[in-house]
Amino acid sequence: MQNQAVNNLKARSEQLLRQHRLKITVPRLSVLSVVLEKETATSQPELEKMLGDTIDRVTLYRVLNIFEEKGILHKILDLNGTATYAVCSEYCPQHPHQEEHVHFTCSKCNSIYCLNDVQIPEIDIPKGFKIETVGISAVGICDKCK
Amino acid sequence: MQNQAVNNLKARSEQLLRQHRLKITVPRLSVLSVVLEKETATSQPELEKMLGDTIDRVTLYRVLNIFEEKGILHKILDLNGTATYAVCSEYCPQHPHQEEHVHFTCSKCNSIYCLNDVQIPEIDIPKGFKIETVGISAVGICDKCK
DNA sequence: TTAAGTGCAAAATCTTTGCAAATGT
DNA sequence: ACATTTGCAAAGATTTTGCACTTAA
Repeated sequence: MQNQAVNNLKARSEQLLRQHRLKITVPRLSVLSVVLEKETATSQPELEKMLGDTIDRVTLYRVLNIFEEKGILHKILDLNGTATYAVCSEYCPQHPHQEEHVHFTCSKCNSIYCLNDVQIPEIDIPKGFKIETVGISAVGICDKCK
Repeated sequence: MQNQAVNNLKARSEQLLRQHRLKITVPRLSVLSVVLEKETATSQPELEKMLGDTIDRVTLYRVLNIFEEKGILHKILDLNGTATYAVCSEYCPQHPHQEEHVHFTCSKCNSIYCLNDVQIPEIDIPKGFKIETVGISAVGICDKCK
């Protein structure tokens, strides 16, 4: 039921914070509660709207930054360059951590999905270039919009 | 010789503007002259530095926007989300035009290369998703930095 | 001549910084 | 008790808007 779900969310959030040796604070828990319960990545403006007055805008910046540094969330830039955030899959190394998976952006609803299961193909790069990481961003229509 | 090169650049710029039914103006030519002669994408701040006082910052915004709309330049976000611009390959459709090629960002010098010759592989996307375009962004060390 | 483009001033946003007060451990 | 984290105020940066002047065609 509802209450159980909320508890799980809170427990999971606290666990994440503890795992990364961060203090458990109200703003951090609020951010995690939003990001954890969504299937798609959450943009910073969206977070601001959802959390409203309960959290200062500056604090949000700081919380997101530290979550990214610690490898709790990863930042994805949407088509407009707006930062969006999604939970890192397990064992995401600390910053800098490129997300080695495909991002799918729906051109209708703008949602960004992290497709962890899609295989990233090999890319042949010319001559002198040496690849460290590859990011793939697909744009199209998502499940829900069609 | 130098002069010939500059003339070619100017001729090419004017041709581009004419092709897209844009008036040939000083600011537009300056922007094109910078972007056309570079092998890598040029960031907006870089353009500001290079063009300095010769062009108003607001004009630069407007020139870049219209170039993007018309399909003369395409916008690539670098690792920090800063807009960078590169010439579109021939017959780039008008906006919105995803760049169907691989971008390579050098993590040392931050240069962005458009690798027009690299084949974009097929990606299998789950169930309900329908792909329109795929963008690939490789990060590593470029030719010149190693 | 006149529609399009530019420059300037100013507003609106977005992001960062410094510091005192509050909070978690 | 003490180091961290937060909120607020304020600075800095980026982006947009409005409008009168200039320019290309």
